[in-house]
Amino acid sequence: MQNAELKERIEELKRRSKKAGLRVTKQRIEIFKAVFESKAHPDAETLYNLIKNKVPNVALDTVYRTLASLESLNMVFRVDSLLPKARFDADYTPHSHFLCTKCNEIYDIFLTSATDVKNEVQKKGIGNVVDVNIQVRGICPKCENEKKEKNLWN
Amino acid sequence: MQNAELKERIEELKRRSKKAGLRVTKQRIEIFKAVFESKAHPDAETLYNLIKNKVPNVALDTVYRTLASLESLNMVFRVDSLLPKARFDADYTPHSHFLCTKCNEIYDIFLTSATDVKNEVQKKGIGNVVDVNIQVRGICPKCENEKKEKNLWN
DNA sequence: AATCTTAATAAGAATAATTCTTATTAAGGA
DNA sequence: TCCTTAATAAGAATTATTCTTATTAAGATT
Repeated sequence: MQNAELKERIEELKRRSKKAGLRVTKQRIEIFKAVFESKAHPDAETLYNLIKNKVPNVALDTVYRTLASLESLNMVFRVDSLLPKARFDADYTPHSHFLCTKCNEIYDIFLTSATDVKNEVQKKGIGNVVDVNIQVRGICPKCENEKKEKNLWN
Repeated sequence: MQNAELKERIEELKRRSKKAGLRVTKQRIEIFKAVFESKAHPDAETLYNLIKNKVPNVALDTVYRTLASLESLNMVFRVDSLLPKARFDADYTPHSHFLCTKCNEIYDIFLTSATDVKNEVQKKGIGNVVDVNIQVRGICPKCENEKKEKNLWN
């Protein structure tokens, strides 16, 4: 059974929707699936294009509204990127992001030191922590290699 | 001498401008000063209002362009916030941010664990790190207290 | 100090991302 | 099956930011 996790997450989406008095529509399911299945932290427009064939007359506005409601249910998360378009993630396991400043790709990274950060903030009593967010900006190995290859010809 | 640091930073701005072939205009100086003097990580419009009296006919567009050029000189930095307006900072000492999700204020915080994060990413060879960015989201003490005071009357 | 080159500016138009308005549709409870 | 109302599609509107163009003014050269 390949998509056991997706199935379970959709069940969770249904439970949370019911609890919050939100309705489960075809649009919401398809948009959630598209976020879940993409590993590229897609933006709203990308999701819109991904689901167009499954939900023919869907409006881009619906994608935005749906992402907002999925966010309020903590089923999708907005990724800090400093890029003009907001990008989204359905992975609730605590993790950080590596942003390549060359290709704008966002990679998931898992850092044990993230826990140290949370602990330090809480210990120092800076505020009531809701979540800790770490992004690392740099050049990804893929772009680094392309740069090297190019240099061979220059 | 109260503003020795500001003075020195403006000298640095002039040196870097010359090196980069950029001109030092009254607008650039005033905008830099305003970012430097504000501890609130202001957005472009706030800066525009702050300098209006000193540079009467300044255009909002100039603020945006100037922030971009100061950014290219590494004299100001864009703060990740997930808020619609970009916010800026002139503090180059490595530090992180605490964002209050209630009042949207951004506080500077200094975390020793930030170094651990950088070390971990570098050791794992995830990519060529340019900078590490940590934000903590939560409720600041001020908003936490207001909440408590309100509850007394409910 | 006067001249010259061109980067930077002001003004306002344009663009891009996101949100709002409204009439219509369809969840899902009764 | 009916009914209430949340969610949708369509397109207009809004918000933040960037672009276009004629003008101004750094600052290098004389």
